[in-house]
Amino acid sequence: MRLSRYFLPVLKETPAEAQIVSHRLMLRAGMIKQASAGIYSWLPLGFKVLKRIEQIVHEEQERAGHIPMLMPTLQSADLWRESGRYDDYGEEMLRIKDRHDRDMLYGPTNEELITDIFRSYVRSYKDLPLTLYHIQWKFRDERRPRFGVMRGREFYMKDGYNFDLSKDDALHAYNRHLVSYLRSYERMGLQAIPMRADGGPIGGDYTHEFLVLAETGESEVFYDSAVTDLTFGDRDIDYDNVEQCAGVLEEFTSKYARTDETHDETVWADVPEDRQRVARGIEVGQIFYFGTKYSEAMGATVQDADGNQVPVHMGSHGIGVSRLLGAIIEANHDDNGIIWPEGVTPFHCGIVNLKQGDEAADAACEGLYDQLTKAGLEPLYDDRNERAGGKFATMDLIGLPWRITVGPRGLKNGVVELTNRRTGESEELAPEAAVAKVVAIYAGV
RNA sequence: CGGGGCGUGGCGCAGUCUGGUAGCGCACCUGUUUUGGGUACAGGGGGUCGUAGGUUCGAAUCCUGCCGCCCCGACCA
Repeated sequence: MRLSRYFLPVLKETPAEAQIVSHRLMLRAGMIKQASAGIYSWLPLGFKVLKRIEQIVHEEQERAGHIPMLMPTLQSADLWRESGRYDDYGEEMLRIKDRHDRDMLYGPTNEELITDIFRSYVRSYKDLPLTLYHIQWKFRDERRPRFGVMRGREFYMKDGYNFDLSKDDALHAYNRHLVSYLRSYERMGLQAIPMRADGGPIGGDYTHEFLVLAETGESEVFYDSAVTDLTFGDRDIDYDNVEQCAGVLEEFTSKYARTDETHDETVWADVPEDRQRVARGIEVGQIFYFGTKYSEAMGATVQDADGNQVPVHMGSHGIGVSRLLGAIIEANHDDNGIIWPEGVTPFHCGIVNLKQGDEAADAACEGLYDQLTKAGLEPLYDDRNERAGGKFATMDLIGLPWRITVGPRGLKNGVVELTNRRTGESEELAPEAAVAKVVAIYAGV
């Protein structure tokens, strides 16, 4: 993309409404615009990152054998009356009437819809196990939305639902989700720690939430420092292997890691003192096993091998896709702006032309743009007739992990400059060598 | 929902207390200049001062209602 043709309304000054760094940077970098309290338009740059995150989630869910679909945002109240949650959910649920005065709602979650789909078609244990998921906009009418996309009213979320014949099978699904979530977060450049959680309004005995450590996190967290040493790396995971998935869960959840909601001082005291850590965290996902709560209430049963009608065991599993943008920025920024992890960056590499109109500089930039594009990458070429300082400031603000700087002075010696946004380290390279290096970096992402 | 605050060109703010017909910085447009980390100068465009009503010769300014947004708390992905 050429910046002169793109739509990137960056702000030099921070709008007064933004308090936390991710919100400020998203506004300044021209990623979002508030439409009303807790509701945002996603401008091109923000939309691009949102889609990258969504894509990672899709890939990892499908790798785990979970099946994508799409359910509507607006739902009929009838199903929610059946489960009992129409009355239980409270003011957070946005209730709407249609022209026929029928009660509708903007879905805050989808257990009722998915259970209705399941019971409409599935009759036999032979159709199990089954895990369906979708990524869709949700709405929770927060009393006080804040922190930009981290606590909006409208938010984009992946929610998945497993249907299994037995509790053991459902727990395998639970473990599978934990593994796929760990993989997803790691690809986004985040370390998200699974922590024992409360069931909340969705309910459930087995539940973990995934927290990203950040000073601005909404929850206080207590953990054994050993958990932050765990990485997922290049593990070869067989999602059908029950023992292997259970082993990962054991490995990642056996050490103490809890939010203030479930914190237990007596257990905490057993953690070696030099490994006790108290910090803040941002919740970016949660997994639940809740057994037959919805299947019994809504008659989602299958016939088992013995001919009995049995309610299916279910779980639901969510990743806050839009919230992740905020979490990633909270964990990856400096005074100059955002620093995108390579896995989610909106553009792979920036190209800064220091002297637009200079024949050699223009030609070199076009060459770089061409080569990077042909290598399957998306460069962002700042071809505006701006001063160098302004171009650098924009690049730093929007946070592309790599930048190639091209100017007449360097070109006289046959070099351009490749700069790492995170470390600030630069090296002078021949243009082809700079391209080769960037291509190699992304080949490993 | 309790408590607090704010609505003035696109953004950040001053002006409100003490009423006299709207100003500054950034951004934007034009020209000159400059060009390796947000050049300098000159000229220019853009605002029913959130909204409705009231008081007054006169309201951004005083009074009342309403709307919107932000912060703290409680609550939550």
